Amino acid sequence: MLSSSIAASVVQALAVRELRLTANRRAVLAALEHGQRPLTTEEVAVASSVPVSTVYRNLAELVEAGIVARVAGASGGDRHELAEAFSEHHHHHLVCIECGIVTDFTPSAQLERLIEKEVGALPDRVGFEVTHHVFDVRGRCRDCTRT
Amino acid sequence: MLSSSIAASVVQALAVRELRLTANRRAVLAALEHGQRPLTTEEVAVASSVPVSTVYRNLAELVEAGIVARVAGASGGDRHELAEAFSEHHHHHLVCIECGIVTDFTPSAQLERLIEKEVGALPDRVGFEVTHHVFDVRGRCRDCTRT
DNA sequence: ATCGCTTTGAGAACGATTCTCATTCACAGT
DNA sequence: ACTGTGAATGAGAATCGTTCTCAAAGCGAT
Ligand SMILES: [Mn+2]
Ligand SMILES: [Mn+2]
Ligand SMILES: [Zn+2]
Ligand SMILES: [Zn+2]
Repeated sequence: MLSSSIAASVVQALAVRELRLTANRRAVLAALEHGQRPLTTEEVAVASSVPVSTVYRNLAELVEAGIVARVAGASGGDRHELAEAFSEHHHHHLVCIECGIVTDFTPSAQLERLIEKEVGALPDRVGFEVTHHVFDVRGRCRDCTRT
Repeated sequence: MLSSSIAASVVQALAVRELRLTANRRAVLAALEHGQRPLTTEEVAVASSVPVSTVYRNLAELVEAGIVARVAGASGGDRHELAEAFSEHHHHHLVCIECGIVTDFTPSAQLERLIEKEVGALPDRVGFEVTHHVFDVRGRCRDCTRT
């Protein structure tokens, strides 16, 4: 079940693109809201009971609308989570290069500030129009370490 | 043509895995050395005139041997560049979400230091064994901005 | 030259993602 | 409630990047 607090703002964001909040999209978003990690398309399909082709289409639209964020996993397909405006605060990821699992991680405020500052200078410096930054840490998760 | 300075250390790194520096591998590495951006597998195949299946196999082996680094692009296949030990210093990437092009970018030493410090604390903090970090900036490149 | 191992390359196989299109649905009038 | 219009759906085909297969060729040591 998609929490109603989110639903309100989601409807708005969808409306801009003339998209509707259908039962399928509700189910997809609910899956992302309740999954505690970024999910693969397949995982979303299973968790939401929405046909795969529709999940692909919907996730693409939701990403386009800024409601869902694509997270680059280690392999085996992209993962997805609710965009920051619709869920948690800003955060980054620990990506396990062994099992592919992605978990959240929040760096210090100091690091974020410095990143913001540095990234903010890019447009003037090299003419690159920044939409966001990705700061992922890659390695082996606790589980994959003890083997 | 692969510069001889690199060739020396490459041979060593290959030897560890009992791999040889063949003409094909030379061509693949030369393509990466002279391309000024991370290249897709297809681009490497074209630039090196090595058959696609061999390029895939070789790139995988070279990545495994730590000679080549895989760079996550925006879409349309992974990209590759010479690993830092065999080319430039440590750096990061500007990824264009429109055309997929990836260009290098070096943040301030201060930012790198802070990242190192923060990343270095992760093993003790959450049991995550770090191999490396990814700090990519995403957005639109200069070319894709003026449209 | 010969042996034992690595490498090669064309194509088949595969898995993830996108496309197609006939059908169904949602919402805004009326 | 009824209707019209465009959005959404879903099953399967098509596509695309990548991996696999295997017979032929290459390399280095003896
Ligand atoms: Mn996350
Ligand atoms: Mn680079
Ligand atoms: Zn793991
Ligand atoms: Zn671009």
